[in-house]
Amino acid sequence: MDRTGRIAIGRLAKHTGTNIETIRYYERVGLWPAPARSAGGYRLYGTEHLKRLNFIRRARTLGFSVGEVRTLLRLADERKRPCAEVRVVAEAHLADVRTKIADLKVMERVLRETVARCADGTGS
Amino acid sequence: MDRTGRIAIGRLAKHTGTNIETIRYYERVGLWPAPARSAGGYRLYGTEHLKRLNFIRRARTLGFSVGEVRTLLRLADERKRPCAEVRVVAEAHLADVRTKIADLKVMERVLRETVARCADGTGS
DNA sequence: ATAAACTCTGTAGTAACTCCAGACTCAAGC
DNA sequence: GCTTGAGTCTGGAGTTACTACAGAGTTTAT
Repeated sequence: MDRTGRIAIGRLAKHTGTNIETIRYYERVGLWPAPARSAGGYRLYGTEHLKRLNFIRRARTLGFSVGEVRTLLRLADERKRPCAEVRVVAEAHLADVRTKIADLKVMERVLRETVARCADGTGS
Repeated sequence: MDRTGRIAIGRLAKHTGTNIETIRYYERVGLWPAPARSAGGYRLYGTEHLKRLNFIRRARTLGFSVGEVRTLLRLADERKRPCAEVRVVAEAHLADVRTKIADLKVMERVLRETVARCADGTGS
């Protein structure tokens, strides 16, 4: 790291629980812009990168594809862009997200019941 | 299909919105048992397969790995098995599911706001 | 200044599908 | 019963999203 508060890739990886190679992979496929480099060629990241990477990782573990994450990020970036268009995309994702929440709630209930059934020593 | 109510792989694929090759893939990796076959070697599925496949697909789109789906299915199957053990697994998945729900709710709020911001014609 | 720790690029491997070729099966019509 | 066209079979190659590794260069601590 240097005194401007920027950190190297290893630190970013640790802070976000992400693999170093995954971070470089996201850069290669254009999920986020290439960061600044040190004199020797090391990538240097700031807090904006940290937030963006956390968002990407969360979206990925929630089952969104890299392509979907890309459009979600664009939604967040284009805060002053063609509104009607943005709305259509946002609405589609909103429906998707709501379906996922509903499905997860069902799964939660089943798991909760499984735990409860086993909590008291009655089961076997 | 035959009069026993069993259906071939194409019908199962259509009913569940799953690729035929994906269904065969799940069999190959042991996510579910090989089904009965017709005299000529066609796979024949029943309603129990349909339910199981729907569960698998839902879990997969929710971001669970094939390995995780396997343990979730085992949880459902072993209704009279070593209880303490089952409970530990169920509790771990329960925590995981709750985290996912929380993350999705945040995402839902952001998307809802995006849609609302664009719903009235105020944004450009 | 020199070792230890870190990062670089490029390539290869893995997981979970997805697609395709060439052969076989099945249901329907004649 | 024969044909025909749609459906299915197996085996293998291709894709997506990582993940691991090799060999070389960079940074940092002593």
